[in-house]
Amino acid sequence: MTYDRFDLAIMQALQRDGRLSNQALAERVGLSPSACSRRLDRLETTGAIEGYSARLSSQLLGYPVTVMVNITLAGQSEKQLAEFEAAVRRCPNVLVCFLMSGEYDYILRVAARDLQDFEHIHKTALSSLPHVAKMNSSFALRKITDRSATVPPIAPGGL
Amino acid sequence: MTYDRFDLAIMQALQRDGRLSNQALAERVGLSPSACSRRLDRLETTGAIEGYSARLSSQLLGYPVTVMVNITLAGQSEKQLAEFEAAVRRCPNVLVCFLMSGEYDYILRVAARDLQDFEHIHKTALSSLPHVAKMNSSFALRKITDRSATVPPIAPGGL
DNA sequence: GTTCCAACGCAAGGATCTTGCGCCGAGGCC
DNA sequence: GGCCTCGGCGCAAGATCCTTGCGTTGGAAC
Repeated sequence: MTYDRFDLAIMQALQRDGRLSNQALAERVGLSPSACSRRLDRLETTGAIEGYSARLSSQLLGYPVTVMVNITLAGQSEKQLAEFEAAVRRCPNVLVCFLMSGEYDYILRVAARDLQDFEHIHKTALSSLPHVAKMNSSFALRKITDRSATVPPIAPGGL
Repeated sequence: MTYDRFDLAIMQALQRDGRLSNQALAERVGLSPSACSRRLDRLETTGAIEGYSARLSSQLLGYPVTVMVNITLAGQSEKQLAEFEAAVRRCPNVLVCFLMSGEYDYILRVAARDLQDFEHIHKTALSSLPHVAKMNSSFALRKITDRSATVPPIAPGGL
């Protein structure tokens, strides 16, 4: 599947404002509403657009503390990984989790109400995740940027 | 500002599907469309909902490689931090960046087309960011979960 | 008991979405 | 070169959806 400059413009616009009306979107990318609607359909069907999310304020929702937690398991059998990952998915405080190469097996981004809440999560949820052998936490002091993907550069006359 | 169970339900629903029509949203949370629309207005105005984003497939857009990069600067004066952060914000391959406590000053999440592309970013964009003294990269092997926030638990009869 | 106010639902006017249709232009094939 | 095919465009209309005004209601404060 290949994306021309209209597709890329649509995705870029919707990444910035996912609730743009089809009409406003069409105007912005330079298409008629019908053509724009059909392209959007196609982008969603093919999976280029996986979905849409509201960006919620962790601050205002009462989770101002962001912690990055590195975790190493006792063993790396696929069974142990799968059990750990299933448990992680069930924990609402874990916003992000990747299996990693390098010194630690996983990196997690955890949202907490305050330090005491994090201590509680640390003890209750994280340490008791299956097979955890080593943990290392760092606190986020300031958010610089936080996007979910990058759109390839749009060549002006492009394809 | 305080959020009752309707507000929380609205935010939860829109985090899952940010393009839900107001009507579908109203139905799901158990309100009339007008009441729902007014609450949504309020959530956006007060900042609880900061905006909406399409979730784009980094895979399909040609950036299948995710790398976590830890960076320490030569010094931590506010001026050095500000210059570094301004440069980071201008780099489209840097999806996420936090100023951190602990061993490293910053953690970055970088999207790359492939290993060669990352090497290029590493050399060209990252190493040449102002004041960088130490860098450490780990590759993501698998994404377990990737949300942007967590909604407080909704007490069934709650406020 | 009364008052007040925030928030609800209903209804309607206006905006918006989507599907059918005809058309155009690029590319493939004689 | 000429023709054919087909993907993709814009236009138009029926259906859907959003929002604002209005009357009402329920709970809290006095």
